[in-house]
Amino acid sequence: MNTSDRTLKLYNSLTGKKDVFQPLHEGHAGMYVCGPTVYYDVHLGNCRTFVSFDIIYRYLNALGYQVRYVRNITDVGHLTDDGEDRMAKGARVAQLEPMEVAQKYTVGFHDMMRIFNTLPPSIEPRATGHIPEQIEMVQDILSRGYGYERNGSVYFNVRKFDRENPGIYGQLSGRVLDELMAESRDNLKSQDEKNDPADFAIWMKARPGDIMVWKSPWSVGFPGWHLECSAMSTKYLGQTFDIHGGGNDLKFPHHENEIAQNQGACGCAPARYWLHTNMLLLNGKKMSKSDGNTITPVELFTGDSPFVSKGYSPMVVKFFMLMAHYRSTLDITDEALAAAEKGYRKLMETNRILQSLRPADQPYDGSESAADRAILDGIDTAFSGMDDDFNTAIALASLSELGSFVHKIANKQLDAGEVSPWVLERLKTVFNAFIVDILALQDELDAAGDTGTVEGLMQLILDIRANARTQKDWGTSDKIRDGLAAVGISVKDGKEGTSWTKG
RNA sequence: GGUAUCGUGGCCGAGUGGUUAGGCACAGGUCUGCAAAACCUGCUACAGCGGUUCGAAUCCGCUCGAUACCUCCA
Repeated sequence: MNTSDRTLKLYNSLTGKKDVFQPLHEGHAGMYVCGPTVYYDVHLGNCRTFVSFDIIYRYLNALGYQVRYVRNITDVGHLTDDGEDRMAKGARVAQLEPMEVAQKYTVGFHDMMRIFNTLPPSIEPRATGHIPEQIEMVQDILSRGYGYERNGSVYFNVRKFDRENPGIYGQLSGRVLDELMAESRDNLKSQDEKNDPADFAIWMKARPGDIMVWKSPWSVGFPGWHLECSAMSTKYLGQTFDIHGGGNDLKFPHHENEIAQNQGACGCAPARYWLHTNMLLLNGKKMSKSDGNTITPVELFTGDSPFVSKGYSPMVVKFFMLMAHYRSTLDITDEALAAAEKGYRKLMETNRILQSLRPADQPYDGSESAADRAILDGIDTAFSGMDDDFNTAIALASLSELGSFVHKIANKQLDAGEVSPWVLERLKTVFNAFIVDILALQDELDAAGDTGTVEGLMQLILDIRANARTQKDWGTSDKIRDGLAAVGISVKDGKEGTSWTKG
């Protein structure tokens, strides 16, 4: 597809409305997404965010953009409430080297992303691998007068930045600096070093016992949490780039501070479009480890949790996520997942049937039937949905409507001649493109492995049953069907022979 | 307390000034040796109260409720 064929609109948190996407460089798109902090197993909410951005990445690709997708790994600089580095804390608890902790959970994170069938980003930079770049950015900020040093730590001067660049700080999160100050908590250790409570650290001097430390012109220490994204997005995407994404909860302070840092360092705005995904809820509440209202991806897959009656496969969970728009909160409930499971399986089966359909032999007379038009409309709706801020719910709804045509053709309820061969071909192509390339829903029946053997066995069994049926030997026929049902395979007798599905 | 977002039918969840979202569930029907699936039909809503408008679920105000953020967060 050519990038100019369609108008893509995306909801920009910066402007608070849907903006038409106009890339900085024709045909190219640069996207930075805040990645995980690798101090613990990936959280389900992370999965939703990264699945959402994977769809965005894939759709930009499908539209013909050459996309550079950068998603970082945060392996330093994240302070916990008591001021200790998250990585170091994880290491102390597990008696591991910090980098061992980072490696372990990075691998776990990658495995989970693969399970959800997401594409790896183009570049996946680590914070610890970009200490010089971060130090350089601190220097840039200092030289432009927006930072100050206190006892070896360097702070960003929010008040001064706001005074000299009015309207920037707070624009993304809709905050007013004065109110922030009034409400600001005072529980950070370094608070007394700051000129102003709204200021934040861009370089922290190490305290005794800190193990993840580097030399800098100011002290032996470590970079502030917000700094890595500013430094790495600049390095790989340039000072100004197209899209910046992340979870809604990063809007403030992280993204707000990130913008301030970039502006402070180069005097220019970083991303032009800011995209934020919404939270995943469990039974109406935000997931939280402390009050027990949480479920891990693995628990969800295995069903080993009081919140679900059974396990739901990764693709069912992904389908469930895609049924909602990425900017809406999504509530995980057992009933909703069960509904998603049925919907997912039906969609997969529909695609299998569709791909095996052969166009009618009749010559095309050039006319466009009502069915042709309806199918073409449905295809257009699916794309329009994606063009409208990546509305996967609309895309899935269109696929569902298109699916009924597939079954009608397969069941001969719609005369094959009613659908022009080229329309059927287009439907096959688009349907598959949506499922495989854009929404990236794997057919778990295919992915189960060893399908060759199973196919062969099923072929044989169904042949025997077909013979029994032609002889009206219903006893044998039903015995086979019931036996297969007992191992989870359902047999369906159609006009064109018998098909089967698992599960 | 401040800020933001949201409140849609039995459930989930799109839409956002005038026309069917979709899925799941449910009820009838068609097809079928029976069944399942599929297809058809039905059920059918926009928290409450005011206002703007020829017309509002959609815009505005208030009330109630929910969720999130307010320097740990995807």
